[in-house]
This record gives sequence, C-alpha cells and structure tokens, in this order.
Amino acid sequence: MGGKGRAPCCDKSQVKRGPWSPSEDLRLISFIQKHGHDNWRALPKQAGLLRCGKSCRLRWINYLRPDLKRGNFTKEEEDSIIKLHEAWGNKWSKIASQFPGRTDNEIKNVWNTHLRKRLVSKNSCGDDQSKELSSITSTSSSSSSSASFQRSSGNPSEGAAVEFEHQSGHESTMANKDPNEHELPNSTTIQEKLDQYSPMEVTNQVRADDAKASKALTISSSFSSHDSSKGSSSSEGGISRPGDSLFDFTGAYETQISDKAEFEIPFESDCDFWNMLDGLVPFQSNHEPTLLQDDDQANQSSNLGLVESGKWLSYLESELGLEQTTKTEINDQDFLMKDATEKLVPENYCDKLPRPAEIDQGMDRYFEMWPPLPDNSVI
DNA sequence: AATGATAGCAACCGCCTCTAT
DNA sequence: GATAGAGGCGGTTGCTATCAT
Repeated sequence: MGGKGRAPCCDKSQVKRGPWSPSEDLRLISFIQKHGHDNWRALPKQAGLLRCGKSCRLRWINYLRPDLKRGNFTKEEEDSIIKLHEAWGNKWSKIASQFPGRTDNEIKNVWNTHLRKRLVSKNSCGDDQSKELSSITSTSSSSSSSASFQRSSGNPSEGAAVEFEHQSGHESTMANKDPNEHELPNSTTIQEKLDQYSPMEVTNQVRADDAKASKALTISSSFSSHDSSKGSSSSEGGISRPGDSLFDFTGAYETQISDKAEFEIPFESDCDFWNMLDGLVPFQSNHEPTLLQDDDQANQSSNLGLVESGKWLSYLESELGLEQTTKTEINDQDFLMKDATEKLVPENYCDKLPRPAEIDQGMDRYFEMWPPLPDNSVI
C-alpha cells in the first residue's frame, strides 16, 4: 500500500499556492472543457497552470464544476446532513453523494460551522435527538433542490446507511461522478462563470492586496455565502445579478446550453484575455510597477486613460482582439506555456471599472466573435 | 474609530485506496 | 503478490469578514 514515505505529488516550491485567480480558474475550466481531466497530475502543465494537480482537481471539484449547486443549504438539506452524519459519521464524500451539486468539502464545512453546533446546543438544552430526527423525517423527502435526492431518505429509524448505500467500490464526491466525465456541460457554463466575475462586485468587495483580492473575488463574485447574515458583501454596493450564484446551474444549465451552445470559449485564446480577467480585480494594487515590463504592459498602462474616460467597451474590445483578426492566430503553445499567474494589467486598473452591462456586452461579443475550434483531443 | 474575538470557508496536507504493471 | 503512481478522502490550517466591546 502506498502512503508513508511517498514522494510528494509535486514540488511545492515550484507551484503556486493560495487562492485561485480568475484567469487560473478560466484556464482550468476551458482546458477541462476541451480536454477533460484524464490525468490531474499532468493537467496543470498542459493547461499552463503553475498549480499542483491536486489543487486543480480540488478547485474543479469544489468550485468550478458546472453542475455545482451553490448558495445556502436549505433546512431540508441541513436536516438530511445531520441525519446522514448520524448514520455514516464523517464520511463526507458519501454524504455529499446524496446531494447533487454539493461537495464533500462544502458539507464538511457546513457541518463544522453550523450543524454540529446546532446539535450540541440542542442537546445541551436537554433536547434529545429524537426531536431533531423527527423534524428531519418530515422534511427530508422534499428537498428544495432542483435535483432532489437520488434516493428517498426513507425511514430514519431503519438505518440510512442501508437506505443510501452505494454500490460497492469508491464513493464518489458527485452523485454520479464518472471518471471519464468529459461530457462537460457546455460552453455556456463558462459564459456564466465569466458573468460572475463581475468586476463591479469585485470592486465593492476588494480592497486589499493580491491575495485578499483573489480571495474576495472568489467569495463575493461567485457564490452567495452560506450565511446570509455574514456572507458576501457583493450586495452591499447595490449590485446584484440574477442568479447570483455562479454555479447555480443545477437543473438549469441544460436549457441554457441551447442558447449559446455554439459559442465555445477557445481554449487557446488570447493571453491578454486571461490577463485582463485578472485585471478585473485589483490584483496589482500592491504590486510594484515593475510588473509592467514589456511594451504590451506599457501600452495597457497607457490605456488606462481610456478606461478612465468611460470608453471601457472599446477598450475591452481592443483587449479581446475583437478589432483585429490577427489576435485569433495565437496558437496553443503560446497559451499553454504562458504563466497564468502572470499579470499584465496595470495597477489600480480596477479602480476604474466600467458598468457591469458593458462588461457583459463585451463578454457576449467575445463569445460571438470566437468561433468554436476543432476539438483537439490531444495537446 | 480602533481593537480583539469569533465565524465562515477555501485551500492545503498527509494518508488511504484503487489500479496498472 | 509486490510495487508504484494517481486519485480520493478527511482533517486541519490560514485568511477574511463580521461582530462585540
């Protein structure tokens, strides 16, 4: 058996760690959408990511998968988690398998932060669990989730471990995880994700250094926090978007596919695009200007004036190469070998962010202008 | 307004399990 | 059957936002 004494999966000194940037996310998404994820260890290199394969896998499974259901857990879900935890213990992946769109990590966090305390407090108040379980029984069969439990929760007194038992073998994090899940939903999902990187939300959210910005972006632009009382501040600025949860695709994305299925974000797209996405948040707020080293960067810096004058759409078009066909000629290798973490966007770029609608228009045009590419299954 | 405490959650770490050779 | 590699899982950490004082 493996385990002890094994070599680490990667050289920790050679990989980027910490919060994921938007460009990294999009690289990962687009890569997996196009090529799948047969080999997590090799994926980062192929995708041009300076990340550990495990980190990529985790990021994908927990946050980027298009079938994730984000947002608050319903009372029914929470009750069912309690019930299942009672039956299975800390078998988070097993529990998560009963909640389509939920991840083991998410459930684990919910348990550790909410449910355990709830149970403890109930017990400490002299309330026995039978009361709790009785309420669970009455509600768990009708989750508000668009995709209800795969199996009926049944009678809690009869042992959920049997009732929910999976087929032998690996439990999977996803309810129907397929090791060859290359049937990634669609390109629209990427559009959705791009939409969610609404820079205005980020602007309202982010005020610190790179790491903070990245973290804040991840939280505020993508997800509605579990705890609405403490959660994302993305609404503080009065900017909210329909379907605020980036990953709230459950049951919905299939219909969305038809709308824009012909638009596929090209995996080998313009590097500037990725950098621009990073630039939608003030990642560079604390960076030294020396980051702007080459002509392109200098040009972008000079373009800040356009942004300032409100000509964002034009700027975006320019940056996306929508004005020139030559930018579409960038090849795979250019993209693959480009460090996703590299920043080309000027400092304080995002302090001058445009209105979201303009972003959306720009993104829409981006997707319209980029035709689907042949499916190159091998890099 | 400033500061410390607490809550929430994304990400990492190390071990385990499975599979291929 | 032994071994190595990769994926997966559960526990834990570290960072940020929010609350309380």
